[in-house]
Amino acid sequence: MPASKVNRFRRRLESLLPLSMADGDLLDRVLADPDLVPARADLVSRHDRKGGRLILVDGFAYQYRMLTSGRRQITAYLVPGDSYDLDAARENGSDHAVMALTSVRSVHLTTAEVAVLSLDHPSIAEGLRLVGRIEEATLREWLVNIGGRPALERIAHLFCELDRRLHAVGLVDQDRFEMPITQYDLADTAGLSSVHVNRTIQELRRQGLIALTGRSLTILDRPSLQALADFQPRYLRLRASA
Amino acid sequence: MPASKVNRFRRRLESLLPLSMADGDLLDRVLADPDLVPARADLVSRHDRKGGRLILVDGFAYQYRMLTSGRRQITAYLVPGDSYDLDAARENGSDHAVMALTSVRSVHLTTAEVAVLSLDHPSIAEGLRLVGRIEEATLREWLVNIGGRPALERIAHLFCELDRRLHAVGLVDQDRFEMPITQYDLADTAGLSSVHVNRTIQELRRQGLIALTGRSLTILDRPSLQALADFQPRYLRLRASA
DNA sequence: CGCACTCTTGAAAGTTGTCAACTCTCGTGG
DNA sequence: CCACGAGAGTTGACAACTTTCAAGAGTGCG
Repeated sequence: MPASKVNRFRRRLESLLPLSMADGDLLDRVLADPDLVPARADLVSRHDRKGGRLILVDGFAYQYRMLTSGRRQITAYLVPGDSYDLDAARENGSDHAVMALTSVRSVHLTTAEVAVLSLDHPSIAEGLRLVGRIEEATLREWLVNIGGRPALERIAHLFCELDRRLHAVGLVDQDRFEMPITQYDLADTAGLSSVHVNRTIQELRRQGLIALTGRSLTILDRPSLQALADFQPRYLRLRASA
Repeated sequence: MPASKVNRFRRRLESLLPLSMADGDLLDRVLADPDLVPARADLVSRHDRKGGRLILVDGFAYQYRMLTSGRRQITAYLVPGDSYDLDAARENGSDHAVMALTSVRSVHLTTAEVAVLSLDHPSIAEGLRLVGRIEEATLREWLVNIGGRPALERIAHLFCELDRRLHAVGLVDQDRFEMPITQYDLADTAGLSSVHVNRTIQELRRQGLIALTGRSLTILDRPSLQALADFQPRYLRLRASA
């Protein structure tokens, strides 16, 4: 943990609204000592005595739901700087779970801790509400994506979204970012089979839009990829989006 | 407008939390004089100088999004007693629209009016937050439905949800309710073609689960239909659900 | 080195979409 | 009162998309 380590959650909130120095310092303190959680661990039910509220400092996670058919549907990704269920307005019925995709560093908060944070710091409270609204808009966007677009566009849209979200927290370097999401995960995200995801990715490669090797995705032609996906990033409410 | 006409929005909120007599009376007053809007009219952009916030008194509407491909994706239905965007925490980026499915009676409110309502009446504010959380849970449920279930289960799930929601506001009579949603609408809801929706409905009929003639849907075998759809109504947070 | 996981590929089957036509219902106008 | 026309539902044949099954290749870690 280098001293220069940025606080991505603070960075995330500051990309949405201005925070006072005091607010920022507080966030730095809250995130000073995250838990280390291994890949494939259940992030929420594992800590649900604390209410399941968390901030992801490092690593990837996803929110999902198991169907009785055995199918898994991923309903959201959490990337560094994202939070889960911090909007105090929510009373989580826990009809879904959150799992670490990679090993993860995360801060787990109780409902009471979030409440105190919000009461004393209106800007932070406002930021958490904003984050909640963005999550909801993203959920709607995924519904439109899965319901309305064929496989190629669907996967392309997902990559466009990850690109912009990771870019916003400084995790995109030269159109290239680490994406530790397997094709099986992508399949359960997009409502496709993993075989078809594989073929779809190959088609994206063949069209010269992306390069994907191991865990590293490179956007080779962002304009074309975004055009193919009909990607309009407004829903992410980024300040300076490309 | 008979004197016995129930206020379905009040009924909806009271199904979620207790309201004082004063709160209830206020809601009756707010809803006393709804606008009449014809079918196929745009409910939100038409009134968007008022911020697009509304309460549906009578009739059906839907929230949707047009893709550049020309496809329409419906992302939510509004039934009598439902509201749209009343949760004051939201700042609607209006990346979607709301259209009347039938002729509709609706009350349109400004952001300021909602704010006053909420400030003076904490229970109502809490109710609006709850409604917002339920809408979000429903959105997630639709994502799981479309992403994870084949056509037959998908349509069945949609019917199960409509049944319970309409039941909650007193619009189900003897397992039968009016459902003015065309097969074209269902197609754009479920991410299917209208032809396939038609064949799927015929299969549901063949299995003896539903009867659907004109605008009237009868649930012939609710347990089997819910089992087929893997329908778990918890997300709707109904008091007394069957 | 070997196991576990992931990625890739081929062939066949299943699901869903497209196209086109026909029927039905219902409200309007003649 | 009946004809007409628009919107909605239905059907068949075919095409396209996507899944399933099965097997092999690549990769990284203990």
